[in-house]
Amino acid sequence: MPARVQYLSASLLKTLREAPADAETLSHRLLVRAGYVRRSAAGIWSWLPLGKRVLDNVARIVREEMDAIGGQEVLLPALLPREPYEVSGRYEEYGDLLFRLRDRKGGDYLLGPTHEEIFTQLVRDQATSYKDLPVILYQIQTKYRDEARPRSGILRGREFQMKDSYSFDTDDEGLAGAYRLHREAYIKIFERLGLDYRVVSAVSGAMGGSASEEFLAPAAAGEDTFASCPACGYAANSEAVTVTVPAGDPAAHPPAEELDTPGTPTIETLAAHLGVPASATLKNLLVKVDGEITAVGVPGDREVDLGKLAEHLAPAVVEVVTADDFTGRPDLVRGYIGPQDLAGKAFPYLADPRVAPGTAWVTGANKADTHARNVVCGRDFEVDRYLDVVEVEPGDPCPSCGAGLRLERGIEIGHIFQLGRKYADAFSLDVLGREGKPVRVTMGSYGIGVSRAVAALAEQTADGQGLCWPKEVAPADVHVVAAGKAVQTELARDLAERLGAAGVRVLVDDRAGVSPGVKFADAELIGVPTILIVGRAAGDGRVELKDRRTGEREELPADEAVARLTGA
RNA sequence: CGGGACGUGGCGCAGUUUGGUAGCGCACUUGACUGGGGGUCAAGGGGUCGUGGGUUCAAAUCCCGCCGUCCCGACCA
Repeated sequence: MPARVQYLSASLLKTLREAPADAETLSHRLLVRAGYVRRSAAGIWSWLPLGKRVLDNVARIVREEMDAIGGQEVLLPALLPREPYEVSGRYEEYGDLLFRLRDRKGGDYLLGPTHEEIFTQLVRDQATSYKDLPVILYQIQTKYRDEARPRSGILRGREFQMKDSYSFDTDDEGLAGAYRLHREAYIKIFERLGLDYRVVSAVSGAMGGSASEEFLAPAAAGEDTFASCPACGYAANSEAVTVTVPAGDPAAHPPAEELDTPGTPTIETLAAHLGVPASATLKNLLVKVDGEITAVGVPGDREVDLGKLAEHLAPAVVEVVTADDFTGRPDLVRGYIGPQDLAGKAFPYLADPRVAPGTAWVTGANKADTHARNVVCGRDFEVDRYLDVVEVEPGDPCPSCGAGLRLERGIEIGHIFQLGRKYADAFSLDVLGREGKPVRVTMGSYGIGVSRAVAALAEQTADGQGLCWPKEVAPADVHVVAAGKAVQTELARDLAERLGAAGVRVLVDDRAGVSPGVKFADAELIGVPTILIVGRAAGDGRVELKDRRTGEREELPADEAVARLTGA
């Protein structure tokens, strides 16, 4: 346990007037300037005394709430053998994201990016009967990911602190229960941390499994975009927003007709030529899926997200077509491609859900300088497969109530997953069931970015003066400032000791020869919730209390200040 | 991985165009003064100019290679 009273005159702390030139995000600048962290290498950070305290406070809260749902804390190695990740396929899948290393005998090792494999093995070795389950295991540990681009200070590091937990159950209800427990625990944790956060639906991605939600802390520096509905409360990661468009009546539209549209190979030129909005046109992007020319139809005002497309079609390889692909294909008229009535079908047709049956479009007529209008989905062309491949935009309809969605940026501070049996299958994780037969175990995995939460808090709570920590995570409860004179320093130290003895965590700025202005500015930069100033009224035994957040200050007798701060 | 920028004391920067004694502010040390909002004066300490090679009488400066760092994008429980 750290000393209750920390004397600045005797500590390593050094604040910087200027932030490093390469620090751009708010939390990065302030945490460095206030002396909480220091960069060692790209995405690799040292935690200095103040930062370590905040990090520990976050970890403590996480630990308490994990224990409260019956989680059992363990600590697995961060240095891991290759073999388990070979079994799960992630040794390949993770690619360059893995820190790989070799021991003196030439054996392959890696630094753990996440621990599903190791926990699965652990439970396989330890649990033999259904009576051993359910179980929730967790650890707070350093993780390693060789990010292509570490950035934003400790928001995205290559080495970072994470709480990861794993649930093991014999049936789906059990898994749902463990998931619910985690969800509730996470809500308590983020409430206690004093973070503003949202729970949003997420895509499962490479983790596999079904249900998955993210906890996002809204912040300008956030790297995730999420959509929320002001009307019904729906919220989802922008990648997970689904689009539903009601089918219309194909017969309600006049027959399709061709239009002479010279020199209009792009949506812009076409929309301008016809005087229709881009959203009324149907854009048909050609890609190669495993080498086969495939068209993707989206409204003309939308962009196809190739990454999303590739994700949907994985493991197929998706490539953009090049000029060469058009040679020998007179049926593919560049700039005038349409999905309708292609004898023998020139290509498979994928489309965004907005291209719903019964909707009418202006689109290419598969002839140079010619488009067609009133081309109706389900009448004039068919969609082979619907995929959500366009970026969500503000105002898009909420999938649950239809109102316009809002888009915001957020920092991913937690993610909960119902993994199901992916890893249990890979490792043959069974326990004996009631009937004496093996039952395959089902798993969940749940993460909280502990060090990232520190940055998210800094990001959300800082103001023009500096950091401004919520009570439970602050590196101290009270920051005592001795304005300078010997009597003031003496009284400040005395008060700090009295507070410390009563269990209050105190930082006391008793540095000699430092002007009051510097001390005030440092106190605000460091961001402890309450500042106790021992200044010009010290001779009369009076001090000032200042609230860091509101800036409100009050002069009162020193004894009264101590009584108030100790709750006596 | 693609695009861009940068590397000069702990931090922020100038000097590079046009090669010629490495500078400024902050921070640091000592002394005096000052003492409620990032003080004053005086005297100091600290830098293989990222790194390796080349050109040259002479390289922070010019040329080539490498390393590192940051930003945008791609990527990403």
